[in-house]
Amino acid sequence: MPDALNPTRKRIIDAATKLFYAEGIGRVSVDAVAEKAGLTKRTLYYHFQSKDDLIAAYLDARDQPNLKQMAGWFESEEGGPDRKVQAIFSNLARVARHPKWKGCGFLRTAAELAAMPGHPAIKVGARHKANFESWLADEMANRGLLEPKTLAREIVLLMDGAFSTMLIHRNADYVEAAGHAAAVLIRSRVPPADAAN
Amino acid sequence: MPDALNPTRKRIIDAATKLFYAEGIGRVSVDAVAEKAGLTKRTLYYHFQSKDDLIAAYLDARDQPNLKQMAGWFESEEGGPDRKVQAIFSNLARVARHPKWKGCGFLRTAAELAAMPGHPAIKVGARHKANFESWLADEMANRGLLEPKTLAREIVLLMDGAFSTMLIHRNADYVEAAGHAAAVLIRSRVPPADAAN
DNA sequence: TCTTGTATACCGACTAGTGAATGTACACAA
DNA sequence: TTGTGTACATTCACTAGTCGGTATACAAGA
Repeated sequence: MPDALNPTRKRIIDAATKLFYAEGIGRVSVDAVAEKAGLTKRTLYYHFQSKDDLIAAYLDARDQPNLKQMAGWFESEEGGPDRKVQAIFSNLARVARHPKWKGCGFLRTAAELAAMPGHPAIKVGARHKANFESWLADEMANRGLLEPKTLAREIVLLMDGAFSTMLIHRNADYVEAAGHAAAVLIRSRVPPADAAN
Repeated sequence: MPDALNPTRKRIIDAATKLFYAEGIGRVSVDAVAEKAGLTKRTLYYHFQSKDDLIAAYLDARDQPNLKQMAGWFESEEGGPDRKVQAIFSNLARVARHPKWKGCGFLRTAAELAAMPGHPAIKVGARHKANFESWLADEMANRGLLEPKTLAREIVLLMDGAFSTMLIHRNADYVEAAGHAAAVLIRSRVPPADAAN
């Protein structure tokens, strides 16, 4: 049983990532992933139990890099939390304009697997989204904003809405509009200044 | 060439609607749709040029009923626009709790076809979403709210975010949270009372 | 006789997954 | 140094079935 850090396993996941994200999990055959990885399907099935297992592994491998990218955009922006969050949306709008952008891999996979709510890949996606929401809530709380959990959830809703809307309209204005709304909601949670101090 | 109101064509679309929504367009074969409609695949191909054509027809048939349902929920609720919009979200949360609920058919189809941005079904979906946004903007404007178009777009973003998030977490709390945020954004657009009148 | 609609039967390509054999690296013994 | 056992890793060839789409025939109504 090869471990999670096995280099061949990694090569397969890299190939799967490119193909699944570009074409969608249902439109990519296991043969195609194996060929992209430069090995045979039988070898792929040595490293993964099934296609479903491979799909879950593909999303699991995206979890941390994705969170790091969001956090990087947040931290790189100067200013208050409203500007920092809006910077995430602006960066998303920028990358979403690229023709290779095909939405959020987690959400698209959940949409493709909507008929199988217990699918392991959906659980991985749910955990990723929960991680992001939790990170966001912590950032909001650390900056003293009111109702940090509610606020984080609202931002998540706007962001996932931006992903979906962008996918159907292919118009990045929706992403910017979501960022603006998020900034407004954040500013509404700035605690009143205490003149006594 | 059969017309759009042809009863056989309607039977096929009804069958396609049930299957495509329940399983996803990629997981349903043309054979399965034909069988559900009680006819052969060859007959289906007499009425529709291709599976892609059938997918677009399926979404097109959902456009008006979907808008009418939203408008019905909006109109049935007593109170101001904030309460009326929140009622849409509450009704969505209610139906989304049903195990047969599988998200928004338009968004799910767009996610499945993300690799084909020009696909006719995506254009149909984009038009439907634009229709909804436009209706919402009119309702907001008719009630004298400020920035009705921006407001409508923000509500749409929250709603599509609710659809996506619900699909991955299967937790209707997200839909209610989106409804609450929408109500807050609406109230922030109530024009200041003019004491002089 | 021409048009509309339906059915049977089929095509070639592709699908996820597997059986059986082969190759390879390394440990350990002679 | 050489031989051998073993577990890991990989390949080829295959199964059994599904896919979207079509060639052909036929039946009924105008």
